[in-house]
Amino acid sequence: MLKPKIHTMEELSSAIGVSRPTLSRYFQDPSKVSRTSANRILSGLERVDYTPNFFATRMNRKTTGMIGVIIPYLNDLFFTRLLESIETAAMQAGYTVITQCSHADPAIEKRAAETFLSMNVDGAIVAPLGNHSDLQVYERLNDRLPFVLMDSRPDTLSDVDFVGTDHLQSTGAITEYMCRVGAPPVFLAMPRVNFNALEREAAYIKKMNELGFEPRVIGVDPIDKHDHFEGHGLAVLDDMFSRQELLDASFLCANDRVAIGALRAAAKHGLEPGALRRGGLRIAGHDDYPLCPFMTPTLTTVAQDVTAIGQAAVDRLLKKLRGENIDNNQVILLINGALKLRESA
Amino acid sequence: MLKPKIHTMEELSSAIGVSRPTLSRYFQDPSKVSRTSANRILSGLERVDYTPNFFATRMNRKTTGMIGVIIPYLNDLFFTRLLESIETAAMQAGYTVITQCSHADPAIEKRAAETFLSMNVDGAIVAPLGNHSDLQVYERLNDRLPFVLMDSRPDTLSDVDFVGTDHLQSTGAITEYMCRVGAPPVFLAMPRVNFNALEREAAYIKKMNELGFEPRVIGVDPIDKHDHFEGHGLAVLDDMFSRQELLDASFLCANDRVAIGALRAAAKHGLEPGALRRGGLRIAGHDDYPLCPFMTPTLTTVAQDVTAIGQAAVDRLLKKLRGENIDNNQVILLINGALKLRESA
DNA sequence: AAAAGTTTTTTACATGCGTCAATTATTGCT
DNA sequence: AGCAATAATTGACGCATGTAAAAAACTTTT
Repeated sequence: MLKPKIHTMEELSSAIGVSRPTLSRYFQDPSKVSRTSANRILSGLERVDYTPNFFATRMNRKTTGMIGVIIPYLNDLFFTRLLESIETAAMQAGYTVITQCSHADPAIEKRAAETFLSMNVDGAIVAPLGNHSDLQVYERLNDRLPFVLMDSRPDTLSDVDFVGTDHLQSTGAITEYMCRVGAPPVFLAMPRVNFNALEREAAYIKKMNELGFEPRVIGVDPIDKHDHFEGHGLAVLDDMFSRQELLDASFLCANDRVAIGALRAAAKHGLEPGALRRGGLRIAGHDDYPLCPFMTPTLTTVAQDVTAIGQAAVDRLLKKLRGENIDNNQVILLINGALKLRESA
Repeated sequence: MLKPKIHTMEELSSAIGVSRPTLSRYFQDPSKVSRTSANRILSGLERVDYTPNFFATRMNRKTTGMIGVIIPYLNDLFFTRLLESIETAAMQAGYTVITQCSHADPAIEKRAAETFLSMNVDGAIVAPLGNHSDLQVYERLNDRLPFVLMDSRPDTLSDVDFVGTDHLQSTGAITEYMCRVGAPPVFLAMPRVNFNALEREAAYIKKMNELGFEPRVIGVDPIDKHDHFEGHGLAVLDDMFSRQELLDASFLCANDRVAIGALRAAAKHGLEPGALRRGGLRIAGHDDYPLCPFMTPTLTTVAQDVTAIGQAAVDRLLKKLRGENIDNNQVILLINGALKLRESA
């Protein structure tokens, strides 16, 4: 890099003969400056190496152009897909996304929220940690910022906007499907890492009752808080199959990662789950994890519309931070899931 | 939140009767202030709501305490695991990690690098995009900052530190293993998204030659730049098996995600890859993707030591930014992979 | 060519906090 | 109690930019 480094706008100003305030306006929006000035600046920037200081600009602007996003896990393709759709939507709207991962730790989540506040982000989107998370963190963000909760909803929070999947619909749909084409499913719960775990369980029970079947839930050890879903599914069903129980049952797993573990347990015991073999073992999941089509057998599931959720969360946030939030009501946006019928159920 | 909001240190100073510079020192390091002052501040902070402004602090400190990380994909558990180990290591050292994902776009990668520069991050770690990425970006970062490249290495860059897996060793080891317990493997390449793709291919060929076997590579369409690895593995082998070719071959896939697609292709054609059935189809991968133990059959692979790589990258970066970089030589740290023998090969 | 309108520059102040030299308070010692 | 030594605090200045108002330069219109 041969260009001389210039550190401040002041220097740049005297280097290319354009006043500093004009430069300031140029860097915020080139169209706010006359054609001639813009050209002079542009050609000047080709001779020197200068970038406005990120912090100095952000400190003084009334709007930082940044939105903060907190997700609980990074090692989960569901959340990374969600993140991607948020980043895409935000980028299109001209916003920069700052991502923080709470690593399933309420303390980290709280710190991340404080960081966002101290950065004056224009708004924040959070996928909550779960039932061991500190709801005051969300309330505080909601009080101070345009704020949207995503994916999983603590039902005790009354004034917070939310975007997520309609689990009553999605879990209901797959429950109904399973009942229709085979034995009524047993629900294989997942570690209660978030509120969705309970919502799906409740949705399953409700649908089963509606259809006149007896719901049956294989619960989880409440101590078991870790997020190793596949391991959980494998361990529970391995144990079950070893005792020769439920060898030809239908399983609806609380999510696909649990289902992947379940598939493994089946294979380990020489069982071949599948929709095609009526009367035999069946396994289905929830989410449409990207690997579902590559499992053996391919995994039947309900897709969460990740793109729509991310897009809607950003849309709602933008509406709020642009002051278009005319009616100050809480908005809860529930998006339908779509059945993905494959081989396993 | 009942506590009154306080925006500046100045206000806080007059609110709790401690001078502003003292407050400044307290927030940087509470131990830099006398016991009595610390207590007074602490009790004061319980009565009001104040957080130092992120930008103002960062702007003035000579060191920002932040390190920037760029990864090419978010939808890949390998990179998220890497990220996690970096975050852990950095957090322990008291640094904040700012993550940016380039989404496989050189322009975004470049912009992310510029952002880091304008933020005065103390250092940067980058996992390169691949052979269509702009090497000048890395050179520029390396000139301006403590900088470490990670995971995949452009061999034309001569003065840039690197931490990654020793593919000659890792790929060599699994090639050797496969030759030892069965038919010499065919190499199923992956889309050439990064330099590792070529390194592994070269390592395979080298080892095969060493062992006196004829290497055979199933290449990729050079146009095919997308990152849908599973789909690639599935498509290529599905096609192959449909033509009744290589039905009982040994496949070494360039990474696990390709291998997962390969497993699916095998299952689709009623084939059962496995180490136990000598003489039959075998499939192995590379990386130890977290889902390997849950595939059917479980996937034999070579694990990249993600934790060690992340830790080493951070260690090296810290050494550089602390000025302990006594010998100014380029450091290339290659970490061994470990065979994970499972069912599939 | 003068008036009116537009854009740019200048000037001056603001932002929130880091930092250092100078000052003040505290402690230890006799 | 008095003094020196040490620790803590404070005042004043700096950082890189945003922003508003007033002055100056340039364009367009008549």
